[in-house]
Amino acid sequence: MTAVRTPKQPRSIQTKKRIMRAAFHLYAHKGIHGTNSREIAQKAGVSIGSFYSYFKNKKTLLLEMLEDYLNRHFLAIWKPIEKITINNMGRADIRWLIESVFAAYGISPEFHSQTHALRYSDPDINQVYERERTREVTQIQSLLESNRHRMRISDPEAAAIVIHNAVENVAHTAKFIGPKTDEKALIDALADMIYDFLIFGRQPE
Amino acid sequence: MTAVRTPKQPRSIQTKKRIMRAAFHLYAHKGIHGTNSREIAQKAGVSIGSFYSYFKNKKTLLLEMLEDYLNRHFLAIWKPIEKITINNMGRADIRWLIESVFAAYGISPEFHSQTHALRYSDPDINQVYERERTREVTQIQSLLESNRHRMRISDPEAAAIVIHNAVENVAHTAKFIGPKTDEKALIDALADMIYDFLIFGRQPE
Amino acid sequence: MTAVRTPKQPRSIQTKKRIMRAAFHLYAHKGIHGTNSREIAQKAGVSIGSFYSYFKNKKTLLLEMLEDYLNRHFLAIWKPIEKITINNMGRADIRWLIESVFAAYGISPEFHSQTHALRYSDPDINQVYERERTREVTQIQSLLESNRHRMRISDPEAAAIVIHNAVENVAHTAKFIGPKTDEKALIDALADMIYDFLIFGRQPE
Amino acid sequence: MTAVRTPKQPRSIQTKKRIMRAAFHLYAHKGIHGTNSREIAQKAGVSIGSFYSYFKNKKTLLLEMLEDYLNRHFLAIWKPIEKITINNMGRADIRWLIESVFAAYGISPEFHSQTHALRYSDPDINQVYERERTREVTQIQSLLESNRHRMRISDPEAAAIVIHNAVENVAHTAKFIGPKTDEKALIDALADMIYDFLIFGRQPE
DNA sequence: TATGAATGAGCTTTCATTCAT
DNA sequence: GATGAATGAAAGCTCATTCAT
Repeated sequence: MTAVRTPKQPRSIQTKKRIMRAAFHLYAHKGIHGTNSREIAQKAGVSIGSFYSYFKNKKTLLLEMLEDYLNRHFLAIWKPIEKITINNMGRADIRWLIESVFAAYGISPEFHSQTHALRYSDPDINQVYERERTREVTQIQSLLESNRHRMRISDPEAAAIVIHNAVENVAHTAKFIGPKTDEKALIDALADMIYDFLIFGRQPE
Repeated sequence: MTAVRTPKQPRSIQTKKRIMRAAFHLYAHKGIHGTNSREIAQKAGVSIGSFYSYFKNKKTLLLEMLEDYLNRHFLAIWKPIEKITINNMGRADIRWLIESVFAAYGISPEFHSQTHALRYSDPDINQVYERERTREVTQIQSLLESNRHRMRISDPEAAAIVIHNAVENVAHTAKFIGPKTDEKALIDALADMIYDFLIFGRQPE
Repeated sequence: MTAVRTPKQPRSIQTKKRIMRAAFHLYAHKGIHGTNSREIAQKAGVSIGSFYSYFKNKKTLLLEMLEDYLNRHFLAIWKPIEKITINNMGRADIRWLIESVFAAYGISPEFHSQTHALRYSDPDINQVYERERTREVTQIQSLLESNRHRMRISDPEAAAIVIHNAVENVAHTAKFIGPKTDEKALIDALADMIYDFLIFGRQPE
Repeated sequence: MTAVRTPKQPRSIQTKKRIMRAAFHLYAHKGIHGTNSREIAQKAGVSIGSFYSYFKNKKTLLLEMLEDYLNRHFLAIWKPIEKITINNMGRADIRWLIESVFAAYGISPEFHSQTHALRYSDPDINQVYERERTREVTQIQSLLESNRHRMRISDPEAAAIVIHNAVENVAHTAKFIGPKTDEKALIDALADMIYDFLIFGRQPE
C-alpha cells in the first residue's frame, strides 16, 4: 500500500520542502543521475524512510520539482508584465521582458537543461514541458496580437515560437556560460533583433 | 588490464563503428542512462568482452560518439557554404544557412539534447561542447566580418552569439516537436529576423 | 517501552477486535506476508500508534489471531456433538460430523493454510497448531473408544489420526477449490469410507 | 533489458542447479519469507549477481523450484506403478501405492506445505499446483476405472478426490510430525480404509 | 582474439517499530 | 491516551567491468 503522506501539519510541509530543496541543489551540481536518494535525504537532514513517505519514488519527486520549478520560471518572466505598455510596446518594453527571461534562467540553468534532456526518453517529463511551452508561447502570441496594428508579421504563431525560442535559449546559454559573456550586449542584440523584426519587418514575399 | 585496441584492420574498424551506431540508436530511443552496455553489445552483435576491448569504458564510448556527432553536425551546416555569396550575403543566403542548421539538427535532436545536458555535471563533455560552440560562433562571426560594410551592428561577437543561439535552438526545438510545427514558417521568420537585424538594424543608442 | 495494554473497558475490547478482524480479512486476501501493519491499522480505523498499544508486535497479533481462529474452528466442529448418538454411532452421525468439519473450514481456508505453513519455520505457531491437533485427535479417539464394541479397528489412535487427517484435508481442499467441486458427493464418499472402515473393517492380518 | 541467462555450458547448468539446491534447503529450514536472495547466493557459493543472471527474480526461482519439486513428487509416487496388478488391485497393491506417497512426502514436507499455502495469495503458484492436482487425481481415477468391475463406488471422480486427499495429507502430516508417529500403523489404517471403501463399499442409498 | 560467466558495490524501496507532540 | 512523523535496517535487484576459458 504505502500511501504517500500528504503533509498537513506545518512540520510536514517544512520537511517536504527541505527534501525538494536538497534535491534541487544536488541535481544541479552532480546531475540527476549522479545523485541518489540517500544523498538527498542526508542533505535534507531526514531519514531515507521519511523521503519515501513524502514521495512515492524518485520519479515522482522529479516531476513535482519540475512543476514547481517551471511555475517559478513562468512567474519570474511574466509577473513584471504590468510594467509594460501592453498594446503599444516599444524597444524598452521588449528589453525589459528579455531581462526578465534572463533573470528567470538564473534560477537554475543546470536543472533546466537536465530535465529538458529527459523529454526524449521520458514521456511524463515531456508532457510537463510541453504544457509549459504552450503556456509561454500563448503568452507571447497574445502580446503580439495586442500590438498587431503596428506590426507587419504575417504569422503571429510562428513569430511567437521563434521569439520564444530565441530569447529563452540565448538566455539559457548565457547563464550557463556564465560571467564570461557580456550579458548586456546579448540583451541589446536580442532586443534589436526582435524589435526590428516586429516593427520594421517586411512582409514575406 | 587488457589494453584498449586501436583498430587498424578494416574489420576492426567496422566493428567499432557498429558498436557506436548501436549505442547511438539506443541512446536516442531509451536515453543514455536507460541503456546498459550489454544492450549495446547485443545490438551491435558483439560480445560484452569485445565491447570492452574497443572502449576503455562507457564514458570513453560516449566521448568518442560525441566528437563524431559534433563533426557530422558541423559539416552538415558548413559544407554547403560554398554556395553562399560570402561577402555580399542576402536574405536568400541567410535562409540557406538556416536550412542547413535545421537539417543538421535532424541527425539526432535526442542525442544532442541529452549530451548537452550532461555538460553541467560532466566537465569532459562540457569541454567537447565548448570547443564546438566556439568553432561555430567563430564561423558566424567571420561571416559577419566579411559583410561588415553593409551592417550596422556594433558588437559582432555578441551578434554572432545571439544568432547562433537563436538559430540552433529554434532548429532544435522544431525538430523535437516534430511534424506538428510548420517548419517553413519558422525558417522564414528566423530569416526575416536575422536579415532585418543585420542589414536594417539601427545602431544601438 | 510502552507496555501493551490489556483492554478491560468495552471500548478497548472492541478496538482490539476490530484490529484482529481487519488483519484477518487482509491476511486471507493478500497473504500474511503481503500485508503490512499500516494497512491493518488503516482498515481497522485506528492509528498505527494504537495498533502497537494493543499488540506488542505483529507476531503477537498473529498468535492471538491463531488461537482465536482455532477455537472457533474447534467449536464449529464439536459444538453440535450433542446431537450425535455418542456410543452407537451410525453412518448418519458420521456424515453429520463431516458436515460440521466442512462448515468449520468455510471460516477461512486461506488463513488456515497460511498459518499452517508457518509451522515449519516458526516454532511458536507450530506449538499452537500441535496443541490443537492433539485436542482434535483426542476428541475423535474418545468417540472411537465409546463405540469400540462395534468396531474391529486394532489401533484406535492410528485410526483417529487417519480419520482426522482425511476429513480435515478433504474439507480444506474442497473449500479451497470452491464451488466447482460437488461437495455433497465428497461428503458421501468420505462418510462411506469411514463408516465401512470402522464398522466393517477387517482386522489387519 | 537484463536478459536471463539460459545456461548451455555445463558450468552454467551446474551453477543454476547449485542455486536451486541451496534455495531448497534454506526455504525448508528458515521459511521462504525468512530467506533472502543474498543468503541463497552465499549458500550456493555464487555472487548475488550470478543469482540474478540465472533467475529474473525471486519469484521465478520459486516457480522453477516448484515445477521441479512437483515433478519429482509425481515420479516418486507413480514410477513404481509397474509393480502393481493394475486391473485387479488388492490390498497389497493399495498399500504399496500408499507407501510410495509417504516416500514422496519425505522429499520435503516443509517446502510442500509452504508453497501450498502461497496458493491463496499467489495465482501463479496456484496454477502450478492445480495442474499437478488434476494430474494426480486423473491418475487415481483411471486406476479406479480399470478396477470398476470389482467396485461398488458410484462416483469415481469423487472417490478419486477423496482418496487422493486422504492419502496425500495423512502422509504429509505424518512426515511433518516426524518419528513420533507410528508410520506403519497409519499406512495400515489407510490401506484398510481405502480397500474396504472400494471393494466392500455399499452403494449409497 | 573472442566470449560470456562471474563479480559485488551500490541503488531504490519497504516496513516494523518508536516516540515527540 | 491517541496520533502519525520519523527512523533505519534490510531486502530486491542492476550493471559496469573483469578474467578464466
